[in-house]
Amino acid sequence: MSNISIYTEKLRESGLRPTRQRLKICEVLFSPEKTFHFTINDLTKIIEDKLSEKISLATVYNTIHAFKKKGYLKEISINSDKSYFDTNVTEHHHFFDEDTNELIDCSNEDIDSVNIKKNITGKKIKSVEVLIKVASDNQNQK
Amino acid sequence: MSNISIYTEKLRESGLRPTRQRLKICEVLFSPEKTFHFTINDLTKIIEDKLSEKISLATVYNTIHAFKKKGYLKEISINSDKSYFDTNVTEHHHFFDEDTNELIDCSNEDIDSVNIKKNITGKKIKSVEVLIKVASDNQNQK
DNA sequence: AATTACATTAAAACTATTCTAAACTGTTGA
DNA sequence: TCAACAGTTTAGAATAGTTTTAATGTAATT
Repeated sequence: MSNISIYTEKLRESGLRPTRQRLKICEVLFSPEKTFHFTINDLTKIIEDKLSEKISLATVYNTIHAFKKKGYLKEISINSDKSYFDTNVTEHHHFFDEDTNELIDCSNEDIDSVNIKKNITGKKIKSVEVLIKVASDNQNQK
Repeated sequence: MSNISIYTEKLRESGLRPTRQRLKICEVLFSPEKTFHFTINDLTKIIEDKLSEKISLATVYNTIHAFKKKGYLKEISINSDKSYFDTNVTEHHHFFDEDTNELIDCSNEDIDSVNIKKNITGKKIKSVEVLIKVASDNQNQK
């Protein structure tokens, strides 16, 4: 709750004005002790339901993009119907549960570092991430 | 060109009627000696430009989904604004060039098998794929 | 307090994709 | 061979997620 001054500082440092809307979004995203995944729709719902706050959808999009650009959020691609974001911005891996469409973090310790023998000339590796798709055993193929 | 009878057979085997449209799409997708990546838009353009054929967009979508369901195509998620498909349906990895938005195949031989120490109870691993993002050295962060 | 640049907003626009319902076509079997 | 049926194609409408627009509001600076 009293994180507000921290967020205000954080925003100002990165050249973003600490508006009421941005501070609210910071609270939702960065107050929980655990990192989590969300869609814009999820976030909008949380803001409306839990905070009974009304933030315009466009503002939510603007803010999320601004935060992503500043490196406070990461975008994850698992399927293409909508964008997923992650408050865990460290390089890490994911399990994707095909039964429930749930995304589960997988820390770097849970996977031995990936050894890549090929490289693209003139290009530098920016990130290496593993996506492990899982489903229950008695599953007919999708 | 005379692959048509092969495609006809392939389609029939999987319970899909070998229509003129589907055979054309098979030709575009499965005749090239190399596998490749494409979007629905790419495919539509190829059909219109190179084959000067007019196939309804809905049919292209229907067909691609049918082919995916039958395992003739694979969907890849790199970004969420559109769907990418791959004619290489084997489990394999990708380089993604952030400068050009290009997707480059990375065979299993180019990456040592990934060792996963964690597992999700009651779930079985269906696939393990690595996405390596690359960009030119002198790149300011996106 | 006035100014200015940055933010928010509702609504319109846009893009990728799916749905609809009518017309069409491959297949089957008489 | 042809009728009948089920599967397929089609244009256009509908939908969903996201971006743009342009007007209004607000934080920071003077």
